[in-house]
Amino acid sequence: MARPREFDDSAVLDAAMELFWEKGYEATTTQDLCDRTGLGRGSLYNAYGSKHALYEDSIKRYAATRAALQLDELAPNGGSARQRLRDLMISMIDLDLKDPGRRGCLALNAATEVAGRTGDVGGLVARQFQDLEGALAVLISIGQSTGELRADRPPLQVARMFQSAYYGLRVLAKVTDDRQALLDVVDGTVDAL
Amino acid sequence: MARPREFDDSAVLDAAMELFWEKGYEATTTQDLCDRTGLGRGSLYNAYGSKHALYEDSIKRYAATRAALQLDELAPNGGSARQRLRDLMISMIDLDLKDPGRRGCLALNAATEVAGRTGDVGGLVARQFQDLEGALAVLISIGQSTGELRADRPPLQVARMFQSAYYGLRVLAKVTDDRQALLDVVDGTVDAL
DNA sequence: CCCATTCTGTACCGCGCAGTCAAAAACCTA
DNA sequence: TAGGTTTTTGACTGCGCGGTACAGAATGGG
Repeated sequence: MARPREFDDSAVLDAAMELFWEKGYEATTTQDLCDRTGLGRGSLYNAYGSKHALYEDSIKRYAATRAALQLDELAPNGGSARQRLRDLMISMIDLDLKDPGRRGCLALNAATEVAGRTGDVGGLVARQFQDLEGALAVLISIGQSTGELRADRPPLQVARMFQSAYYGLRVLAKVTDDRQALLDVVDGTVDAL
Repeated sequence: MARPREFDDSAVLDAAMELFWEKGYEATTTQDLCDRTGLGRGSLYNAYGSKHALYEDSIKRYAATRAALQLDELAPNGGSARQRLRDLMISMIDLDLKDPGRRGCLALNAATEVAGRTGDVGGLVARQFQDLEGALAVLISIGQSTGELRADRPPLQVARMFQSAYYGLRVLAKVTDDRQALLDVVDGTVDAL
């Protein structure tokens, strides 16, 4: 019962997310956000409250889109677990090396930049990490039960070691162009499953 | 043949390094730097040129002190390679979880915050990463030759997968207090050596 | 058809930012 | 002790920051 919004919330969040993804929280200015979203300052603040709130919304958006897509790709589908895990890493190498801005993973970036300093961000990121851990554990558990993977260790432990190698991979991809080095990580890790 | 400096260069760099370590580059202000180092603005700029130059110097200082110490601990000494690698991870878990500021690893933080944007930082960090990779490869190579470690893969590949898991561990430690989850990473990784 | 309500655009705010500068102080050489 | 050189001090600058205020535009219910 009043004037309706002229913008699409999802599109604005996507734009903000991309920006924070590229530049990080501190280096992104509110003017940048206005430019990229196309909103005026008034609209932006009316709708989202503050730069930090918009940052948190962007992280949630990231989880709901990009991260969710990744989890889907890990969902068991009867195929080879080992191959799925390998594909996950390989596709990330391709993505990271192709990206000139070397944005990496927004959740990982948020973890290192903001961790702890501002209450909620740490929690949001931790939840994303746990979601990945869970999806990995399910996939690995199945792989173990079919005899495809070594079954002498708890699936959760294996999931955690894989997840760690995966995040490390994305850190390394931030500063190197050496594809072979990154592929070694994949081979070494997948071999250990 | 002029007025000598009143401050100790190493101490100033240590102070600046600690600050960048705690807050990251963008969130650290020049006033913060003056406060922590005890230098006036003029002295700081006279000696180091700019905030960014001081940041690079801080990263070099980190490499020359903290990182170098870590490399020493990995230097072969006849003991168990597996144990050394495990100890490295465990001691980092203890360090990270004990640190209320959750600073993590300065080089890793720099990699995710600044990567690429500013020419030299990426290079400095990449060099540190390579130094660790090298030290790990040497240790693993020896472990393989003594029969302590699996010898069916190139040492460099194993080193790279370990390094990746190690950096991933430090990312995870930024946002979780779950020691068991981190220990699982250690166990899973060391088991794969 | 009006009015309460919400959204939009923009001018504006105070602050703190990175960086500069000139003058005074401290030192070394001779 | 005088001169040349560097460091120190701290006031200063211009700018861009995150956030606010408010006037007008757009809407829908009564």
